[in-house]
Amino acid sequence: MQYWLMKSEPDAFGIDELEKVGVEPWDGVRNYQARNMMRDQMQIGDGILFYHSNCEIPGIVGIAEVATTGYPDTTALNPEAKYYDPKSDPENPRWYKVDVKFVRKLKRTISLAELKEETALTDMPLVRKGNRLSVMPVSTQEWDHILGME
DNA sequence: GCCAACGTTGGC
DNA sequence: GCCAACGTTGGC
Repeated sequence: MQYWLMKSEPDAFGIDELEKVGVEPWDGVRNYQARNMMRDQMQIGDGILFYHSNCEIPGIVGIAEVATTGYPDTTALNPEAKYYDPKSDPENPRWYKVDVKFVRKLKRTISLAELKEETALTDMPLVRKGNRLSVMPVSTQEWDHILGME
């Protein structure tokens, strides 16, 4: 059992959409570090902090959980798809995804600004300058600390 | 909209 | 294998 944080732009897919659909394939990730975590490490039932990026108040807005282990992201093979990758080979898929299941919304947004002020969280890649990872591991201590701020 | 930081690409 | 150029992310 592991914890994760996953970023999404609410304009593209936010916590409200996830609540509506219940389960959503987390496709379109085109970053090797993030892919490796989804393909190799994520287990069904792992907890996810759902983070809104690129919006008015960036921050953690909800909780989800991993609903499948990693499987090939076939949007990479579809020339019509937004995240089509001509270099991905159907025989040896380059990109992977997991399905993500809605658990609950937080009572309030825990903003990035607040998270940055927490000395307990300074090791999180999220609060470091220039970090661009869209999927990152969260320690049990960090998970508990963050939910304690709700 | 700006721009710093970063990952990826491709020439050499 | 280096590294400059480029595209993207994402906070502000």
